[in-house]
Amino acid sequence: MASSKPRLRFAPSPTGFLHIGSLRAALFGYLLSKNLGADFALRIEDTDQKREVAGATDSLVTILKKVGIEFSEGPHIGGAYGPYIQSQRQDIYHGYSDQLLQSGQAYRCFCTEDRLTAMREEQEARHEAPRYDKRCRDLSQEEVNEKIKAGGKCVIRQKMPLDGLVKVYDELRGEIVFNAHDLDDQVLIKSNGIPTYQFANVVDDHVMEITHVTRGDEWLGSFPKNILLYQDFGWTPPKFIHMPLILNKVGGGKLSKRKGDVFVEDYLNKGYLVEALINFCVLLGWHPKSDKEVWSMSELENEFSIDGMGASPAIFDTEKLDYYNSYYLRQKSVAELTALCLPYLETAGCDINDPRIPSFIALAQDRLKTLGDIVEATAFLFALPEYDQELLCWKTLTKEAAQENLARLKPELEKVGASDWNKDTLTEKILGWIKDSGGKNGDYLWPMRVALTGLKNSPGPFEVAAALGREEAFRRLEIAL
RNA sequence: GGUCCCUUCGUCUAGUGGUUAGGACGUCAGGUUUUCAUCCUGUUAACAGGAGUUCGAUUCUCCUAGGGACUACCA
Repeated sequence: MASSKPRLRFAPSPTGFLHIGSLRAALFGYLLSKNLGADFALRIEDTDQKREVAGATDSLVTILKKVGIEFSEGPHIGGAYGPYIQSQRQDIYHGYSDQLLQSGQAYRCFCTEDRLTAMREEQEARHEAPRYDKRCRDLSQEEVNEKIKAGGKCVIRQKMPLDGLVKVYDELRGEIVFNAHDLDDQVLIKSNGIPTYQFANVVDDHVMEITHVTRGDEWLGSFPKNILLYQDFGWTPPKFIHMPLILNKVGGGKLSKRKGDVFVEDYLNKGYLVEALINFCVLLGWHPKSDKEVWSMSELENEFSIDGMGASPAIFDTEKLDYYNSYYLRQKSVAELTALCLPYLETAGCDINDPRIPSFIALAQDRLKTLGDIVEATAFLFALPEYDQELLCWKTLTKEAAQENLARLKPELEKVGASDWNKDTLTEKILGWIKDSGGKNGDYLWPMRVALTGLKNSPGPFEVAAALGREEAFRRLEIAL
């Protein structure tokens, strides 16, 4: 089974939607695996049944696929290192925890939750670091047997060294030194027999022959304990890359639900494009060798490398995401954009069988921030909004003059037949006429545009006229007159 | 409280023992045969503070400050 290939994994908990932070973890793992020519496995860490959400694994796979992150192994496709769901690997963990118990590097702890809670409170009251007091650490085998016989529930704890230094190495930060004295005898196996993340994660990474662990910065504190576990087993640890956290823009702290949208699904639903999300997220903590700012997934697959990764946390500021999104929106063909916009128009109650929709979309294309904006951006095309007559007046133009100008414009528009009713012809004819008659563009074009759109700001009069169609354009002109 | 991590324009970041400290978003201004948007051009703005090492520190070291994470039989 031994592979010479580097191996990476993405190991989420199935607790619901895909968090932006998880997306970035998955993305960096995926891109790094491409860069290293590595296998990339999906592993589901469902060791906390309290937090588990039904169907979360399937939706995780679906959304990751949607954003372009694919795996070479996982619960959905199998692989040589399965099963890929931790709840199906209980035997493996128990084998290893037994080994630790026998070698004396772990011990059974029978302390009740009440005692633990009370102990912690006392420690906090004394401004001490809350830590397990190691009461069960040196129980004799007889004592242990007795307690088990008496029906005592127990957890298995990792035995930390009592003193000395624990040196660990993070690929992004270099060596980090901890005092063994500060390390808690953490729980490896819970009293229900299920391993904690700290144990299952280390065992699986080893058994699955993971060579590079990418995980969030929040694990830095347990890093020495993880390394100690590798040492207890005599295993060579993989390389660790602790990615900096993504922070809230307002109020600070780790990107959290309470402070705004944090799920990939939220952004997709609002009409952010996958391309924009990926491009934006990858630049949070990674920088290419050049100053190129626009990156497609396939370009990233070729260019991404650990050299460009930083260690400082980044604030999640969607202003730049908006920029990327409108940029990618503008790159779409009208047909593509129309297909993307249709669901939004439909839920807004627009007639999606209207044949003019692609031309409506085209008019709105370069003023969209998200796909969801399409509804508002095209509303005036589906139905003429009510507007104040004063709006028809351009600068110093009086109401009467505006009306007169429109009246003079109308016969000129009428000269353009249905077959020539397009933006270019209209532009050419009307602009030519205004010039020949010695008028000013604004005096005619502004009232015309307002008559057609009912809006202070909108696309130009000729493109709107063309998009609306000849009949509707005249209908709106009559209303203005 | 303890441990650990981080610190360059408002934001994401590049960068070097000697640079006009670069790019992008944003801002502001101007232009693009009417408005808005797009587009173009320009503008704005940063090395957290202190000490040390050095001929010279934004860059190396230490301290302080600020921010962040962890401190569960959650991950």
